[in-house]
Amino acid sequence: MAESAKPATSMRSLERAIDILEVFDASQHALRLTEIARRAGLPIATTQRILGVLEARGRVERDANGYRPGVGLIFGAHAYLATSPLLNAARPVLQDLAAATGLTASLFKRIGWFRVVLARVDGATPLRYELPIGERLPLHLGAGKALAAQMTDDELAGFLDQLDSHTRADGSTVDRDQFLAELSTIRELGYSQARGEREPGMASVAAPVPDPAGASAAVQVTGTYTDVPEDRVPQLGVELQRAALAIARRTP
Amino acid sequence: MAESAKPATSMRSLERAIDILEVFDASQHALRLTEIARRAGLPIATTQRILGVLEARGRVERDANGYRPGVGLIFGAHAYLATSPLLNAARPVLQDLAAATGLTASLFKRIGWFRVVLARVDGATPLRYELPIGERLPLHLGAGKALAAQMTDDELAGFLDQLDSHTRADGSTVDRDQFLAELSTIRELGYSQARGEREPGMASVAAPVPDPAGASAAVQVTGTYTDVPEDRVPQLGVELQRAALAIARRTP
DNA sequence: GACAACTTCACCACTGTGTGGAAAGATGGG
DNA sequence: CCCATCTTTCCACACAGTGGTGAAGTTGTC
Repeated sequence: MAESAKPATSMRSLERAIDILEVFDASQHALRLTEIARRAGLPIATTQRILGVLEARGRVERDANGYRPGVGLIFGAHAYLATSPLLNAARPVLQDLAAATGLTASLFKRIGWFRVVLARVDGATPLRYELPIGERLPLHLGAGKALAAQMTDDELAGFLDQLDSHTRADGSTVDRDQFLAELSTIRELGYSQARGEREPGMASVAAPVPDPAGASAAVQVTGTYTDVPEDRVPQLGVELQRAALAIARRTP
Repeated sequence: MAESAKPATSMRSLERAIDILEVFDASQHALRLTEIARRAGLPIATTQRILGVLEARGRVERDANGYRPGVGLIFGAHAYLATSPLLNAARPVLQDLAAATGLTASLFKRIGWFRVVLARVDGATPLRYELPIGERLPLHLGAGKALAAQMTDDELAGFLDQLDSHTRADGSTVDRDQFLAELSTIRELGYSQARGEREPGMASVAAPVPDPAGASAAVQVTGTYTDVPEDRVPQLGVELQRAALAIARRTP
């Protein structure tokens, strides 16, 4: 847990409030005051004071079981989804992609060592499993590889170091060299593919959205093994690259 | 704009940061520093300092055009959606409702003088217009009436006072007495209905989710005029009440 | 190309806000 | 009923947050 720099602007109280909010981003159920304080690494009294404000402002809710994220958080996300140039550029492209392929098309963005689902348009057969917007998914499985392939060498090293195990949904494990080899294939081809890596029975093809400032987004189509037979992959790959390019073009 | 009390806990800087975030909740495009400061009613220097922190923490993004909401906001919303007892209770019920009626089922919650879309399950015919989660909709049109009908007299008075015009999507206007009469009908029947009030060509039926602490959520089904013929409404009304009750029962 | 208008940034001395230890109050298990 | 754990309230001090000011950067107009 090496603490990094605290460079330019600093505001302790705000910074701490965000720390507390981030505690909620992770866990699934209501948390007690003491627990939140512990996880955020803050004194209890301070934690409580901050939670009080957050609660008053609808950012946090509360019941007998403790504190939970509050409805107020919804608006920010909605505002982000509505104003993001990337998303506005991607939306029609995803529609087209879903219509043209009959598969479910999604847009991901890399955040730290994860990727996040930003948008999704269902194809002919809506997927059976949920994949709600905002979900955090790994970078080393499925469409994550399209993003991992775009990392700089330094980033990649850092990423691999914090990855403890690399096991796919089908139980197979991948070692570092295999993975690096795959990433370089992805860079060559311009798209990634996966079968049952993150979700058993599901296949996907993905392409990074080119971006001068280092690509951090990717488009993907997903479907069952039957929807995405092996021999359809190259064609889908090309279509995805076209889509990724279209998104990049339309992004201001 | 009567300022209310600022009782218990107060933390100026945090409070102000939230004010700034709320500025973004409203507007559609990137905002300049000066503009944000103006809207939040804060000194420029202070605004900038806060924005700096928010940006560093991914809550705000920035480009040549100014500041926009940041991706970081997504996680909070996701956490809320995942942990809200109301939502977890509602999800399966909405599924059933959509399956049983073939219509699109949604859950709303009242927040201030608005209602917010919390969840939506598409029916047989997915709706043509978007209604993304987090969207703020009026309380006096469509399914909003089911929520308005649950307000206390005081709340209702306050609500009507700040409502400047009451015009439906079809152009017809409603006066105060008409509206109050309709609300009391809704209370009697236990469900509300609307045709082309908020969205032309669309009809909906909605029922409030009972809650000891004053109902603030409602279930709804929507469809075209053809999907929801007049004579189907009473039956749907009953089904919605059942669904609303089921949600209330399942909510811890 | 020179001005004007606007926007953002860095500085810094003052002071009021946020801090957190400690003690009182709830809650609940055995 | 008592003890262990969690939550809330209190308060005096110190330092974090404040915001006026002016310089630096950007955009648009004539």
